[in-house]
Amino acid sequence: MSLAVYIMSDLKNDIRPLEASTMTDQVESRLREYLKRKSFVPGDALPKEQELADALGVSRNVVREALSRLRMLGMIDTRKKRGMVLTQPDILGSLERVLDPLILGKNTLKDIFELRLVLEMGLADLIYLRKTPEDVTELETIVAQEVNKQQKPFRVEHEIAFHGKLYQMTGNDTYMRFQKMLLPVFEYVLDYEIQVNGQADVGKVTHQDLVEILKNGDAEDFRRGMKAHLKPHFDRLKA
Amino acid sequence: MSLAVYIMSDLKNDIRPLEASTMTDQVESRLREYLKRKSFVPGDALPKEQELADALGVSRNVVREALSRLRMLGMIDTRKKRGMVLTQPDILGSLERVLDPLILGKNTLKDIFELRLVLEMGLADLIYLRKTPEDVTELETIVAQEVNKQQKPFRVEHEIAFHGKLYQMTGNDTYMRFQKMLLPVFEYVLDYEIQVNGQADVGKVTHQDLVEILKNGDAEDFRRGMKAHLKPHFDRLKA
DNA sequence: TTTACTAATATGTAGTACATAACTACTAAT
DNA sequence: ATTAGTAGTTATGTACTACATATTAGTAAA
Repeated sequence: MSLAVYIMSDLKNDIRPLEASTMTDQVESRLREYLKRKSFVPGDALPKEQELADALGVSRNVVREALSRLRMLGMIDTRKKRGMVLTQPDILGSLERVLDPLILGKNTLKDIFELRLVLEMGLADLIYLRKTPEDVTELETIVAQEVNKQQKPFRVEHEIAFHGKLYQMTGNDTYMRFQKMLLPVFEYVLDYEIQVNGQADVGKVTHQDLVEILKNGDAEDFRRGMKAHLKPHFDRLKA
Repeated sequence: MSLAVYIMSDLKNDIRPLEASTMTDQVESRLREYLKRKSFVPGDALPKEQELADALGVSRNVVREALSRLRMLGMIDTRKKRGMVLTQPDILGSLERVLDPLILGKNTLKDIFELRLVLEMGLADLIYLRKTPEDVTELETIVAQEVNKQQKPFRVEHEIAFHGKLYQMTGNDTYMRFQKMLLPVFEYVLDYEIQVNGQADVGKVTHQDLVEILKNGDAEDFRRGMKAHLKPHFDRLKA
């Protein structure tokens, strides 16, 4: 019996069950293809639901389910009577929906944790390309407020404030939003690790030090500083 | 008249039209909330559509549209008769759907271009944490095949092969897939830039050089090398 | 030209109906 | 005891109909 179970689960990994694509899936794909081929620009009106249904040879129901998906992704916008119009999809909006620590698998969580470290390490070049004196001043203000507030809730708050400002300094909105989305996942993994391994360590290089580097050092110095700042996290990966 | 138009567009920025959330939107949100609160684990069966519809006080149609969205995101899996089961969402699957250079705005494309550069620069630490001699050997093979193939199609192919292998060496699947998804966008922006500014430059540090660094240098050396390798792209950002 | 009213219509939602895949339980056969 | 076959059950997938409502377009009035 246990052998049978083993074979079962083994099979499941080797050949995964083929997903019978439903009409809705196909219609979604067709619509996407159609939008691309017709090279619609944002604002253009799409055919009405019934016309699409007729053209595709399916019920309006199916078309609506497919459209509902595209609408969720922000690819189309529907207003009564006027029809649907193509819009700029919000690429991160869809990510936001699934990036919930509670429903993500352990492996994915770990991957995302690492991904954020990578993003943090790659920050330097963009920052040095675009930082302004005002940015640095603002960072100093943030750091100044950190003193004497090492307790848990404040700690996290300041982490977010400081690193959030760094992302903002890159001048890259997508990057900034992406990083901020990753934060809850990051925290989640961190909390978990702390629970298992004891207290969270802090790198030798502080926020204060990083600001100093920003004022006097170059991009490479900053990256080295960031590496040291994140060292406890990198060390965790080795284990 | 032009004043009216101005006021209009000004208004649109100040107070954006409140999106009348449809039943489907609300149901989607409720379902998501429900899944979280009940802390379902992958494999658990969900109530049947009609039950959900009754409980929510809406038609099965609405429930199905909402479920269709979650299904697209890979959050649930439906099989006839058995009902629906919660599954691990594929966080990148949804991104893949909207990451089409043709429908993304110019700003977003630029953001993604930069994001990829950032990711490439952050590669070093993970690689040095996990690279094996076999990986390096494989990279050498890839580089060896590059000689005398500088024409366009081959060039791109080898870029993908080389950098793809680097991502793989990080041992981070999410990272790898993410990078690969960004590739088409990257290429698109590149092609566009080339069309405007003339030929694409190549950094002084070649793939060959990077492999050498992998063999003899440390993570910092590698990052410096990568920076030099990507220099033309970073220079473009300055302009 | 602007405002007010009217008609037309595409979407949003509800409801019914049914084919089919997939599960269960049972029986028969090896 | 396992496999194979059979029949019954049922939840999903799909189609069709119907209608309320928001929004547009057209028309009349100021």
